[in-house]
Amino acid sequence: MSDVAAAIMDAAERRMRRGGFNGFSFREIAADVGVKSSSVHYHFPTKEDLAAAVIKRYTAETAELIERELGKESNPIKVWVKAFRGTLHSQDRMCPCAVLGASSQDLPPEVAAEVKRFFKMCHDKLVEEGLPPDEASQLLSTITGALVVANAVNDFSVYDNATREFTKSKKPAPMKAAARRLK
Amino acid sequence: MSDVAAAIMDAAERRMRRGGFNGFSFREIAADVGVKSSSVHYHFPTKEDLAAAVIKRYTAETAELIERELGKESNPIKVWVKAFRGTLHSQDRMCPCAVLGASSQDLPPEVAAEVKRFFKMCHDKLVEEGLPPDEASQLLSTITGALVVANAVNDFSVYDNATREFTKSKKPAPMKAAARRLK
DNA sequence: GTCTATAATTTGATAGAC
DNA sequence: GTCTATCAAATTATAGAC
Repeated sequence: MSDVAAAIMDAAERRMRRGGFNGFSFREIAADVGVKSSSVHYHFPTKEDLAAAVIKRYTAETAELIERELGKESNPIKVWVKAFRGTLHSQDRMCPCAVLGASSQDLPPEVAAEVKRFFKMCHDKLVEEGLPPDEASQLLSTITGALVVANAVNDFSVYDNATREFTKSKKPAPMKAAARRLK
Repeated sequence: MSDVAAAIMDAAERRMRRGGFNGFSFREIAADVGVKSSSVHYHFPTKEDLAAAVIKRYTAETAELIERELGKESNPIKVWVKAFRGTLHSQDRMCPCAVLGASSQDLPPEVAAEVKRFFKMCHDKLVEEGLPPDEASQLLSTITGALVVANAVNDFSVYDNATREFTKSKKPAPMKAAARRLK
């Protein structure tokens, strides 16, 4: 992938994190990158293509981040809480899948499919780490919702308050996950 | 408020639940109601006015619903889980504040303020019902996120799975709340 | 690969008749 | 209160020169 294409995806991701699919335009992206909107269309023919590519990349990056952190911290719950917390470092760093997922019924098919894949990947990995399916759904919902509520009230400490119970490490890391990482 | 104004708000709310603030237009609302877009502007001068009025009404209706249900079910946690679940009865019934809250940084000021008020109202009531502040944040985050995730994967059973632990009634209703309702 | 130019449509909003 | 008519701007997308 060319540097320009990557820069376009970076700019699109930044704006999608704030306003979702309808929260950015080709002209804005072009201005961010320093090209013309027709050049953006050259790399990504339609808006649907661009948004889907951004979410696909985000999903892969998230999966890699999780794998990396699992090497340092044995409790998978803490890893996920911290990973989602990382999306809140600045005001325009919402998880793009939380933003798009909230209006999923209104998204172009390819984009909705990528967002769906993101959440399925998260749930699959949590189960793989040893969490029962319902517990995985609960954790995923809590950290996603904590992002939304914290964003809405513009107070990011809400995220920490909402997830505090998970990070108390009242329970050890599930056996299965620990065993898997030790090979 | 006139019948037309109410019908406009109904149509706007229905579309906002799907696509958020940028997910509807004055012309669409007008067509839904059976008037012209200039008539919509007569009742709500700007789009910001309309969206803010919709959220303000939604917040009041939610507060009333909660109060009503607390008279039937003594466990406030179950009441809130059920109330948010009710927004998922059909595909275009997301909680509008979950949708707008996810892109709160990109909303007109008045709309963002109303969404903020909604979540503060929820948290305030939960604390009033006897939940510790952190637990209130956790519950609110979980049910909000469960809506988002269920919407994104287009499988509403995710909501029930994610909130199951809350509805097990492993703990009795907080004393304070029970006492309050008994006057 | 990037540009200029433009098509075709939609948007929020206003003026003024009735 | 609702309408017709319209404006000014923005939108996604394409054609074709370089």
